[in-house]
Amino acid sequence: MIRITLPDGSVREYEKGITGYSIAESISPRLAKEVLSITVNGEVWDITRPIDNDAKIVLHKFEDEEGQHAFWHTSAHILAEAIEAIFPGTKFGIGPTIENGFYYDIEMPEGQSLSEKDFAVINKKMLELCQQNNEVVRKDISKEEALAYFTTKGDEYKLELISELEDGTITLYSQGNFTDLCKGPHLPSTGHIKAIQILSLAGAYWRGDETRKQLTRVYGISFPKQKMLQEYLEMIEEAKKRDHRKIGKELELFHFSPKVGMGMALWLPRGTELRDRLEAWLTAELKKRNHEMVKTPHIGHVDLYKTSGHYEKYGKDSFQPIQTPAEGEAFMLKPMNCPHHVEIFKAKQYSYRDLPYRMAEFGTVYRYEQHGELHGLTRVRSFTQDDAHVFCRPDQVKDEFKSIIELIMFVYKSLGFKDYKAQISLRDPDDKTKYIGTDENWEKAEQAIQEAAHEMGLKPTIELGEAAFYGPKLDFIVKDALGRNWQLGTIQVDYNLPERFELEYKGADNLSHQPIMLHRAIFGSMERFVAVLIEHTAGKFPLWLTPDQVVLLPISEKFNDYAKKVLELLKNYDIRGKIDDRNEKIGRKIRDNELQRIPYLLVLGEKEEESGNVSVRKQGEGDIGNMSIEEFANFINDQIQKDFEK
RNA sequence: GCCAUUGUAGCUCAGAGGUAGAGCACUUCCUUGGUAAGGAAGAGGUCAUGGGUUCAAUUCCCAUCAAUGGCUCCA
Repeated sequence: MIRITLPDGSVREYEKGITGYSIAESISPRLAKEVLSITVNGEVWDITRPIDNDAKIVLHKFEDEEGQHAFWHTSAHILAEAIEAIFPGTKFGIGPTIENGFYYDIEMPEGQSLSEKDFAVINKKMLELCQQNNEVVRKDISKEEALAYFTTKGDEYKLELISELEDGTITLYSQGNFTDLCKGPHLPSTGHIKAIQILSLAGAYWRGDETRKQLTRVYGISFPKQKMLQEYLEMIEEAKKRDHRKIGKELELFHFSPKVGMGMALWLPRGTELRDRLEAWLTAELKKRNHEMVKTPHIGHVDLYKTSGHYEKYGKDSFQPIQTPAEGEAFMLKPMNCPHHVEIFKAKQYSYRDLPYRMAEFGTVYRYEQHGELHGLTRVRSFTQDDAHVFCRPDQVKDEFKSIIELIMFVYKSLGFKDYKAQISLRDPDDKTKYIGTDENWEKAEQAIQEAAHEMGLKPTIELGEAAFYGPKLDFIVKDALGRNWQLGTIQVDYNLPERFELEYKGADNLSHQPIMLHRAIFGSMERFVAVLIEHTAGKFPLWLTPDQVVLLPISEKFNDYAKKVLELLKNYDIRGKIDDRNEKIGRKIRDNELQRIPYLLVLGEKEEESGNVSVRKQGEGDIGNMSIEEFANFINDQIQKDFEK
């Protein structure tokens, strides 16, 4: 008998050699039906693999990442099996799972290629293979046997992968007529997969190396229920509708012109309204939290970046320096704001009592992003960071961290991003040599970050070895309305710049000390944040932020004067809007303004003018009745209040 | 930067080796209309740019530029 410890701490005894499936069966038939993989002492296994020793286990369903992983991994094998059945001679690279689904890198037989026209037949074959409910069999073999198998098969990619594996046992997984090199885990049989579909094709280099052969990457997705696939496909459709590039054009927020240059957004008036309002709001919040606003130039002397170390690291991949005609000096478009802020800090002497010094700027920076990387507003060459640097003493790091976390959480909550994760990146404990700064300071900072995060109620994941060379960091990843993740905010500890720029303050001991610098951004960049906000809200911005809160629609020209009067009155209540006085019928005016996602439309005709009222329409809902102007104004301001409270 | 696909009016897109089309938007006129598209007329294009093939290229070929989807990168 062996002792199995369940996640709730309870212990059950089973025969030696019990499988995950049988354990699930002994708990409940329902669980047995849904269980996909099992974690045994921290390692994820197939549920058909016998357990021979005492173990702590966790059973995984499709709802868990580990369950999904097995599910999609097997799906990738099905994809390969289907492709091999339809295109014999296809060679296979790797077929891993990804955040949403899986892919397989393949090389089509000589002279053949895969196109979208082939999707239908492959999809059909995949479904057929699933319905056959073939058993997935795990087999341990020696390296020689594995090499022999794939040599016979003529799959040089698999051979390459195997040759790099350590000697010893290699695992193969087979289902139906397909056998693949794989460490698993997998589903017990293909019948769990009720819906499976190819999503797209792309080229990808073998092992991500551009000097090597380009393979065809086939992306797919699968689910245990047909309905889930339906929902997933609908989500993709919805995401397309919310694409910020599309909405940005429709709502006239921003524009790109190849004549200005790729990756450089032109902010149109309405987009500028939106962005200005965001900046003004955040500025007010920063001032409440004792930040000093600064402004710095868009270029900086090359020496500045030589001192900071960025020139050496990124110089050749940046926009190249601008030369002055007379003095022969070189200036760079600033790729970040920190060195400028450091120079502001250095402009005077500090006592320990002066710290922390919190300096903030909406600073526009320029980075030479690779051509193929540019994407709408989310990846551009010119962008404005909502940047701040806090210069503080070592004993202040934790409190400063906490107050930045508080601000970030406040900002996300205010803007309707209720779901976000935090991720802490620490040093690689096995290789401390690639980091600068003293061990003592690193330990203090890493501890301070973790304590600060926990004290603020965050449950951060920890990534070892992901820290920047100059310090540990905390990143915020927000989830939007469609469940997609966006990395926005970041807080980083930096020992590098204070050292390189020889920053100092006078301590109580009358000695010079080096301050610690915290870098942080909340939105990340205005460009990227506006893009995320557009996709999160589908262009229906919060009332306080939206460029026009209300548009007045006179029934005919006769009521234009009344509309002007109403608009003036609304302005007294800080409500902004405009009049649609086009020579169009009311139905047309409603339609056009609805499409512009104007939150409230006021229909103004004879009835309204006589009673001094407005007839109110809410975006997406329609007519919500008559109100006096004062009632409407209060209503709007209440709504704004509620936006912030929720 | 690499690979693939795409580039036709302000926008969305059709089209063909013989010199260009639709809808919306725009301008003017008619209409003054009560809760998601009123009517008519008009204007608007070096068919991304530069080469080549051809009697003839916007269409075929090559290069460049840009966009899109991936890959690699991201202070």
